Amino acid sequence: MSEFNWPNMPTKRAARMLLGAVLRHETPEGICSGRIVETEAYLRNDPACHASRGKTARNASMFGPPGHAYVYLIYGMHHCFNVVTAPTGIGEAVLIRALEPLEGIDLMRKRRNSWRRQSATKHWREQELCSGPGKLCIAMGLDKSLDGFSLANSSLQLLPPKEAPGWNPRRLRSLVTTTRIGIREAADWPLRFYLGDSDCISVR
DNA sequence: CTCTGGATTGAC
DNA sequence: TCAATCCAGAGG
Repeated sequence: MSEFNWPNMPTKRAARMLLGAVLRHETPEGICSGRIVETEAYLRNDPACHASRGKTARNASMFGPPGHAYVYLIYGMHHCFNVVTAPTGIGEAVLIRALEPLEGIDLMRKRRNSWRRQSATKHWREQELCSGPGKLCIAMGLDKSLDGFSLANSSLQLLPPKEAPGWNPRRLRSLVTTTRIGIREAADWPLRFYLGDSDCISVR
């Protein structure tokens, strides 16, 4: 995570720099990892940001040290995973919206299947295992127990693009900037970023 | 306390 | 188009 100097990096730029980075999670079930291909920035003074109305029990980790996780439950059933960015005391973060699976693809399929109510197993194409913020949390085994967790020196790791195997920096030429998904306020702010050459994006 | 709605997903 | 399913946050 050495490449990321969170306190000195504006969150909007951090959201772009996270494209190509690899998120890796070790659990007793096994190891899963994936390359980040879609992000959204959530800023101070941003009405769509959970932290915009001050510190509360839910968003406390957003105000904590950068380089940690902010994980919360949405719609009563899905988790969303964020990387905390701004210095301690300022509530900003980057939502991770999609990954390209790298390690533990069978475990991802198993988790996606066991999460479903239906008994019949479905065969997931690799591209759809982590193509959304809720999906990637299921596939990677991420939940609220990781809220506030450090992304360095732990079972949860974030490898910068340069340190991640198989990264081709030319992919950044396909970078697309759009408005964020699923929010009502500040709906026209261009704070969503994705690699247009990826087939794992949540929404085109 | 009660009530409302959400940074989603997948089935209908 | 809509239900599933929980809980933070707001209001009384």
